[in-house]
Amino acid sequence: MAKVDRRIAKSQVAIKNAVTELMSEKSFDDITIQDIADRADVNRGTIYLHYTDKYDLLDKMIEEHIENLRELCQSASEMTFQEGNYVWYEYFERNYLFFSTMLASKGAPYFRSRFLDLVIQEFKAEVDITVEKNNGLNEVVILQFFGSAVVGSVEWWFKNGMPLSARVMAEQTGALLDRNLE
Amino acid sequence: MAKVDRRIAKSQVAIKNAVTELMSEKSFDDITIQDIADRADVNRGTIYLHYTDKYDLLDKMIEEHIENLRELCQSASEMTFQEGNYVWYEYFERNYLFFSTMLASKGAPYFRSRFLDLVIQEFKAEVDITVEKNNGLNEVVILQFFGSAVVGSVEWWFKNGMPLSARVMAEQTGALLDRNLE
DNA sequence: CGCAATTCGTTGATTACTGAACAAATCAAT
DNA sequence: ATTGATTTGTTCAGTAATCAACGAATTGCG
Repeated sequence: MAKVDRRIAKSQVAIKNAVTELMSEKSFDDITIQDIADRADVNRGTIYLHYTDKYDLLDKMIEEHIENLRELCQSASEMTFQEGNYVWYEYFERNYLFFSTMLASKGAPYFRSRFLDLVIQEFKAEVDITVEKNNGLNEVVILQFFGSAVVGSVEWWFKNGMPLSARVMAEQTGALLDRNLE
Repeated sequence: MAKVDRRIAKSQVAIKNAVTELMSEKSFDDITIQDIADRADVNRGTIYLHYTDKYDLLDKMIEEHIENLRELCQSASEMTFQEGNYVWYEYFERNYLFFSTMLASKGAPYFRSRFLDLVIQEFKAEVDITVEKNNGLNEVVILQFFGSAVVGSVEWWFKNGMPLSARVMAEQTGALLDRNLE
């Protein structure tokens, strides 16, 4: 990865953080480019240097997080579900504001489906569905079933103010997955 | 005040915060320009764009805080010592890391004297020392006496991890000043 | 509806910052 | 003292961000 100019990195971080903050305060539709520029302490034109409009900006934010989660799966491919889940939940905690506004608010339903797609995709790659316990069951059904379970659990966690620690969430949902898929 | 380019403002804030952070971790003498640049996430040359060397940088940081405190005195000139002190202590809290490293560590003894100078100067401007209670006492002695008292109290507060709230500190030291000077 | 006020997306000229390089100065440690 | 390594302060060409301005498109309100 050719290292990016630190001015670019800083501007983009500021802009993305601004969007996340603003989305936790009001609907995405009500956020103007000027709002984002003000919050990020960046000239309005700077935003257009990197993104075509606010939808493109939100898309890139989503894709970036999805990609990060995918890479976490790579490095966690040798772990149990309990261990691997913990890596995910740690990432959720680090990016608390983003995920909670994306999942717990009505703002961006697109993200949820994008997130579910990723989970199912990774399950398909990591798990040999056809074996053992699950003979006789349709693979597509299994994937959809447990994918929805994972996403729903994360959703519940954020919507309820993260009442359990990341560690506990990872252990419990991990145990359920290990029991059924491994 | 002609508004400064936001790039300048951001760079300088990052640089100053970096110095404050680093001073809380190691002696000022051990801090290199490169350290500051790394911590501030700024090119080394950018620092030289604004400051001649790290001593100039520290000086400007000190002067800026002294100047801010002086301006707070302006706006607090109609208040009692209790009220006015609270404005100061709020400022101390907001700039916790700077003041605690400047006062509670051995790093910058210069700041203490600069701080004391300011307090005495403001006392001289705000208080009619010669009146009432203090007839027969030398003005210079009174100023030095209560100036040292104020600075020493703040020093104690930071060195002991701010065991009392800003509100309480302001009320108590304010009461002592009101009783003696007003 | 019609009008005013925002917001948008883009432009051009200017400025600040970047990264890389350099010689000189300072430091460490034998 | 003589090395070798680090840090310093400066230079330069290139790039990103700035601010101000613009007409066009949207929005909101009377």
